[in-house]
Amino acid sequence: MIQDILKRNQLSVTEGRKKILELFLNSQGALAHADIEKKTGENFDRVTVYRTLQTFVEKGIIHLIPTTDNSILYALCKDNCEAGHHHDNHVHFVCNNCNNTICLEEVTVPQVKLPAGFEPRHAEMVVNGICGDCK
Amino acid sequence: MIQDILKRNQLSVTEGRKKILELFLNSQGALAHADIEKKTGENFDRVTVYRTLQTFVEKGIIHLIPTTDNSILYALCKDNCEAGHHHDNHVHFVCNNCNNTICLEEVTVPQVKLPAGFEPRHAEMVVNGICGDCK
DNA sequence: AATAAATTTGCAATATTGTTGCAAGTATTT
DNA sequence: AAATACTTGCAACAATATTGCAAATTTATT
Repeated sequence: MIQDILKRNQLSVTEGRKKILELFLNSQGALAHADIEKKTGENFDRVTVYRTLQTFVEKGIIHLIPTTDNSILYALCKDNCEAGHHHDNHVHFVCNNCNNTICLEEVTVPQVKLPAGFEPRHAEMVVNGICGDCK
Repeated sequence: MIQDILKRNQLSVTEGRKKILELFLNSQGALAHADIEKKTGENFDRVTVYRTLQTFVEKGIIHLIPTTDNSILYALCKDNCEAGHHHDNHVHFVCNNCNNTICLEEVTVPQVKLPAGFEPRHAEMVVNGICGDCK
């Protein structure tokens, strides 16, 4: 399963990539670089984590989630993402209590009408509040 | 004018704060920490910039804009923001050409229907594409 | 207007985060 | 099983962010 995802994306199957991909598959929400470093423990070099995440983003295995706190969040893309062409147009939810970030795959980012002259390409939406588990 | 804003927010009026606030008033869009450091030249210490921005955010003079590139953008809040309670619910536009970020004060972030259990508090929306000046 | 009190600044030190080149190691191909 | 291609870790470095504290500036008080 994990191997398949890597192979499908023309990536060689290495311990590091398997481990990090597994982390994403086993976690509900999004992960930051720091999370991944913590959870992989002493197993990998920091540099490897950076490079692996970068590779995964390029291949469309994971996508970026914008934040206001000087970090980048990464979350797994669903099956219909292809390299270079993400279909991650869903809303992200950040819980103010547990601090988890969750992809709301079912909720599509709505279109907005922009003032004259602006030509939109892509839109991101992040909602925060309290998630179901924390109520 | 600049002094008024500071006083209204119970901040002492210092050179640094005046200068940085002026920068925001004179710029259309959003500014990153690095922009501010560049534009204030040699006048202030990096630490002062950090602390000033933090203070402005706390007082509601400026607000944060989420990004996916590990930086934080700051933009001026319009008059109806109060400390601790922002009314900055407008869409932000990032131009892929000139890289400017603009507050679309007229465009309100639309409400979305969340899955059961999720309780929204605040929503951010960032649209990117090409701005009027770049077309 | 001068002084006292409160706040802010800059410096220095430190911590954290991100990047690059290159040799050694591992995975894939033949 | 060997050759090739790719990935990793190390080391060095660069950039970014944080903290304590003394000096300087601003505000409040008399």
